[in-house]
Amino acid sequence: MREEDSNWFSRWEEELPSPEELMPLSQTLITPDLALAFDIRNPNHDYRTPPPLPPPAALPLPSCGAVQPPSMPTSSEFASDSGDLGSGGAGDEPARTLKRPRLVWTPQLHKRFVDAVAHLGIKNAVPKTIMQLMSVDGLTRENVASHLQKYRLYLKRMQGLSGGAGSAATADPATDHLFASAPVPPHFLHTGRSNSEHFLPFVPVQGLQHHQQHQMVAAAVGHPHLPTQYHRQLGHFGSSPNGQFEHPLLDRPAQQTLHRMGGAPLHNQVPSSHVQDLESSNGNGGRKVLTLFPSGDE
DNA sequence: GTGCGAATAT
DNA sequence: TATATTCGCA
Repeated sequence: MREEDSNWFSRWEEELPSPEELMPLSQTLITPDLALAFDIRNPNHDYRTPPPLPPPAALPLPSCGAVQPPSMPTSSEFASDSGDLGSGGAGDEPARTLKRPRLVWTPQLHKRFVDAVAHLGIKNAVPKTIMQLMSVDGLTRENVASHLQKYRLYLKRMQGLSGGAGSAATADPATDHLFASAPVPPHFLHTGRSNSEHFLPFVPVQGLQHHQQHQMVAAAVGHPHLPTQYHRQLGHFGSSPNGQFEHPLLDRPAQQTLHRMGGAPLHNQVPSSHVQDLESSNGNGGRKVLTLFPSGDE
């Protein structure tokens, strides 16, 4: 098992985005570029939040026992437009009391989640810590907590299955799809809580601390009937419209070779993501959805 | 007061 | 269903 741990850890390391892949973009919600690309320029709203950029802070390494409390994206204010379609001009309502759009857990996002949990060890994997580790701007503790709750259930099911029938039968395909897209660390399936917490001797998430943070861009999706501007949706690249995943994890495909040209404003949209209408596949009459996606693949 | 976790709501 | 919100407890 030791080997396994090492292996998965190694793999994990490899999977970390390299500095080159980390675009120095920094914003909270829709990047200016995106906004431009999408023609989103509603004077009433400000989609961007000043990049408070959390801290490069170090990982709360168990061995270190030090968690960096301060700076974190905590809750960057979200300025997702809310009900008002803007047209009416009525809702000037500041981004106060606004509710965040639902977060969509893409396979990529989930992957980060799993990585974080894996490295913290089940014992230390609590919402706040996980959230910090993930360093996804816009992610809230609640988001993580909710997902974690479900993830735990999933793990429980997995444990139950592996011990009993032993058949690889999937419990609930429908439910497990997302989770199945990310590898579950071996020790997770054990009984975790009993003894031994795994202390991984390694250093904190390199990628995370090297640079600011992985940039995940969040896009808010509007209602179907929204005025022209909001009518686009950045879809889930990791999944097919059908809801089926193609490749759970890919190695690192040739990541686009974008370097940050010094000074040249790179008006590039999200590389691997495609725009697609979510509403079509989503039974939602018109719900705002927030999608966070990694600027790079991973 | 904070934050976790389970229940409950949408 | 997936995610959000609420609620009780440590």
